[in-house]
Amino acid sequence: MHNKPNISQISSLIGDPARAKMMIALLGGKALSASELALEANITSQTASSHLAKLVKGSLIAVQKQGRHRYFQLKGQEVAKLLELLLHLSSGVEHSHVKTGPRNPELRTARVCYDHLAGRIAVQLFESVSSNGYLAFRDGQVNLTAKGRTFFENLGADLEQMRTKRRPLCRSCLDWSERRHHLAGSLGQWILSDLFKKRWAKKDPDSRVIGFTKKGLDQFSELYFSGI
Amino acid sequence: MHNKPNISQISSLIGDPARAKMMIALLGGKALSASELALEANITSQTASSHLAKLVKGSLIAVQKQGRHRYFQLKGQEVAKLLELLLHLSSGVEHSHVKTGPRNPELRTARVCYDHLAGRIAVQLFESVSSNGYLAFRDGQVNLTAKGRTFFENLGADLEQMRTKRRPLCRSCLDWSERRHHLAGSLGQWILSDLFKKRWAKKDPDSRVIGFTKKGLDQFSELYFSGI
DNA sequence: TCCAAAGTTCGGTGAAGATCGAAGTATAGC
DNA sequence: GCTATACTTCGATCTTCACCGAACTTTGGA
Repeated sequence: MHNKPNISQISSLIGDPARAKMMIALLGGKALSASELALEANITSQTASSHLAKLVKGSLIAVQKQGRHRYFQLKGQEVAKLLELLLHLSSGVEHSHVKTGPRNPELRTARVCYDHLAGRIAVQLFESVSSNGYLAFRDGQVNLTAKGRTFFENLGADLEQMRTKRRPLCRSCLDWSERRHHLAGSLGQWILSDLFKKRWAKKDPDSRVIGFTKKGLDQFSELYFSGI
Repeated sequence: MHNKPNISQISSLIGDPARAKMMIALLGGKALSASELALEANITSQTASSHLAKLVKGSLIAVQKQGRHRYFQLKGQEVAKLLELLLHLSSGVEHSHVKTGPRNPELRTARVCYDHLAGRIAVQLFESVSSNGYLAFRDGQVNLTAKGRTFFENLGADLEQMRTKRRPLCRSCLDWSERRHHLAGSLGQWILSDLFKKRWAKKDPDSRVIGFTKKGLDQFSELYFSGI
């Protein structure tokens, strides 16, 4: 295609203040959605869409589609290096390091993502039940194994009823604070509601933060993380 | 002054094609004059002047005034690093390494600079007569020593007559292909004319190239470089 | 089927800035 | 003094592009 993109083309991509803000927000390595990046740059989603298309075309960022979201991240380590160097040149040594993902540490730990659990704990959960052999993650598809079916049915999950819904039982969701997958789908929803039902945690009414009780977190870890 | 220059400001400086061409031309480390840079970028000198002012203000290049010329070079190694990285990102691995200074190798070796000798040989000459103790180079001023006066008068130079002219006897001139100094002034002029008089070299009528004869170069080296 | 949310495309506006002609300043050497 | 060269400044033009409103597409979930 563009066999010899001039260095001025690349530079002018970062040369726009809005695009620069987006790139810096992505410098943390976390994938961010289009609307989050629009918010970060203080522009409307239309403008952001145009900017993001240019950055993708210029191979500075990569996009990963997930449902109705599009998550963006920097394309490779060298782009990050370029940004670091520019930051260095900008302010002497002022590496103002980048608020990416949720600014709130509580949000990073555990939060609602639509109707399921997200954040550090959710990522840990996903990897735990995967390594336990409850989930099979292949080709972007997540499937419950026979072993996993038994496990969750013993916990009281009505898998048959979930299966009747159009919504998939298991789905992976890219976690934007951890940049790794967590579990979505009906089962993901059930796990979260089960958390509330057991009173291990409850949702903060004014935010998406999910606060675990001390005892609840212990039992949650015992239940899901013990087998690692 | 500009306490926090955004990275987009720096990037947009390189984001202009004309400025990018100039920067790349400077990547070789050699200082180039404003008009040479204008030629490199295929723009008029007015436009180049505007661009160069912006690059200087943005601390990407430094300027060194010399008579009616202004020589520019990259400001520091980090700017060069930035350009290298951009080049790398531009074309995969296409480090198209930069034609700086005279494209013609003969021009790099020896050429006319106004009325005196420039190029690799001229730089070598300057350093040779300096280390021989013929010239004293201090605070940007070049002066002929007593030893040097004897040396050149023995060669037939009429230093007294040169001193009567308004033009300084010795002056250093930044060599744009070697980025080091060579000798200008009346003495520099005399050396060149003496070269022609002795038939050690002659100027190509269609360019600024000075072509040494094989024998002439030997005798020139014997005369000026032997004491090193 | 219907709605809401995420994102894109299109069209028009407005501002930034690259470019050059013309005129002005500074320097070198006569 | 003069002339030529190197470079800058001013002014006008013209292109590019960021921005947003409005309408459209896609997806998720009831």
